Amino acid sequence: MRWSQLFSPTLRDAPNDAVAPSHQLLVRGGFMRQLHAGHYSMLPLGWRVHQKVAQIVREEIEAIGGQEFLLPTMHPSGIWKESGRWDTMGEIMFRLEDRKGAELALGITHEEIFATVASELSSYKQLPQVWYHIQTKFRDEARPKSGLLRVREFHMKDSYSFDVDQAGLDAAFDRHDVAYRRIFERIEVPAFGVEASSGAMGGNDSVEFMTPSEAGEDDVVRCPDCGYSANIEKATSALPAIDDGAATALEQFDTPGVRTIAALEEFDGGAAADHQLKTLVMMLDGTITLVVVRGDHQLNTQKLADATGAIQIRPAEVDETVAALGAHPGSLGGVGVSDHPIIMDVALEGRVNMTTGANIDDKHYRGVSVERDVKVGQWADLREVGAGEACANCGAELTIVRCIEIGHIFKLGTKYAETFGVTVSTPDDGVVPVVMGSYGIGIGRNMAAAVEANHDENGIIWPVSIAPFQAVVTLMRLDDETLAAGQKIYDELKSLGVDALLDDRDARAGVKFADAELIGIPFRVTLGPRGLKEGNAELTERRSGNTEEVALTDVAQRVSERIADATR
RNA sequence: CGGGAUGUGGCGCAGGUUGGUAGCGCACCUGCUUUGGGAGCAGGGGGUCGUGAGUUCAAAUCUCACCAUCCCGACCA
Repeated sequence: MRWSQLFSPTLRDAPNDAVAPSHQLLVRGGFMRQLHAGHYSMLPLGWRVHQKVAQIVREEIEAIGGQEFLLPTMHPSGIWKESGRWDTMGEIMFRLEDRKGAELALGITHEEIFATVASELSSYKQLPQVWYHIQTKFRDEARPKSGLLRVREFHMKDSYSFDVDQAGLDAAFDRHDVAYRRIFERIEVPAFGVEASSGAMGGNDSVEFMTPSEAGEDDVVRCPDCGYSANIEKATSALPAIDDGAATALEQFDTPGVRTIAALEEFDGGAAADHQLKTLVMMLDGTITLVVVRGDHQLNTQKLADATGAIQIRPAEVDETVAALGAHPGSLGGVGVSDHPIIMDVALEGRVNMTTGANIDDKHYRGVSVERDVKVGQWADLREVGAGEACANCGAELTIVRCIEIGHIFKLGTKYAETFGVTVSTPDDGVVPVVMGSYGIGIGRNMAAAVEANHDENGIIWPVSIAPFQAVVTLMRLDDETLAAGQKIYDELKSLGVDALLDDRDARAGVKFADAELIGIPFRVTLGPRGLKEGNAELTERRSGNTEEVALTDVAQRVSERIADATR
């Protein structure tokens, strides 16, 4: 490719609304342009990278036996109604009607669709199977952001495993775990697995792959000593025991003007935050529910969702709260409440002498024995872990790291198989539902994650494996001699299988160097009058900036070797 | 969905308070000079000032409504 013909509109300044480094650099480098919020047009450079990432994913999934499909991205509503997810997916799913008024959805994922195909499986002898496709997904995200990191239209490789039993699923899951780690290694995105909430996917076991980045949206709890790591939506920690003394009688007392945990700590006759019950009134799928955590703890709403199976969760409005409990926020509690469900955090088990609101404005109770005085309908882990708390495994201090979720693998079990009749005959003449797993990795998000992990003040430093071009031959002059020498090296590079670009633009040296660095080409071969006189070219590595003089006759071979070293 | 901000050539911005010919830098085109780290000079092209209404002799500028985009939060495989 000649750069003079390449459409790669580079920008000196990043658009004002780009904040994340990957967003700024991918726009500045001419890899992509925004069409509207959450939708990007891939330009030639961007599409090259995207395809290289996809190809690596493809190779690694093929390596564990995956077979490539391509399923539709527009689906009839019926199939989603069968699985129940037409309702449970809520607003994340784009829905539309065709001319006949039939309801359609744009695919957010493809469990249902693959299951319909899998219903043609009939014998255990056909298993295991791993099926995948790389297909556009649409998700009506409430807030697309950070360029390619959170979009509404994107390509995902999703694979699905089909096994005759749980042991088969476990093996398929482990093979995906290995394949994913290989993928992240090849695209040079540092990654680690964490325990995760399965959310709307269902199933019982899932691992998210994370890469640390300030541009991410997930918080991960990590233990520096034993290696424990979990999404904050799932993480637990050990709490020091608290001595409450002996249980005493329940006693109501006046607390004029006290509306917060902090105020009750200050109040004469009040209590420390860890001796208070924090009662949150939540609306779970339309049902007023009291959610209780310790006064100094924070509720994690994903944990609440996982514990209850609720889909729509929101704090109750003040008027809803007053109607339900007869008091305003600040004086609420679960004592004596029997007409609303109460869910209590497990950290409150066995606690006595606690203080909480009395459901009368300006009054609280002290001497609350949780199990004696509150009608708890469900105990659950609801508390969000904080940095510095003790690891539940080893006691070391936990840290919280901001991360980008770059992959997620799930053990689904038989839910979809049962719904869609995916069953196989067994050797002993039985029929069993197939045990499924599903495994997702976003192509564009990983492309962006690679930039987040590989850039400097001059631009992107693409890993050789996914760079839009592996090497650029930069011509300092456009005279016949330089052009001929450059063309010769370019041809040699191509014949060695190097993905090369010839910078034959009529531009100054500074512009060419700056652009090559901005778009992140790993190796640059510079041809100028100085070197040509000696019969030499310069070979510069993007990441280090180091330059070596190489004879014109050897330079293509040398580049090829360097690339081989880098991708080994 | 709540809070905040912003919409003026492809990108970055000024102008707006005080209504009166739409400007600057980069990029683009032409010419000359230059040529190893984002050149200089001269000339040139390109803008429904987010959209719609309103006020006014006159609106980028004032008023109202709407739309869009970004950030924080909520939400979210």
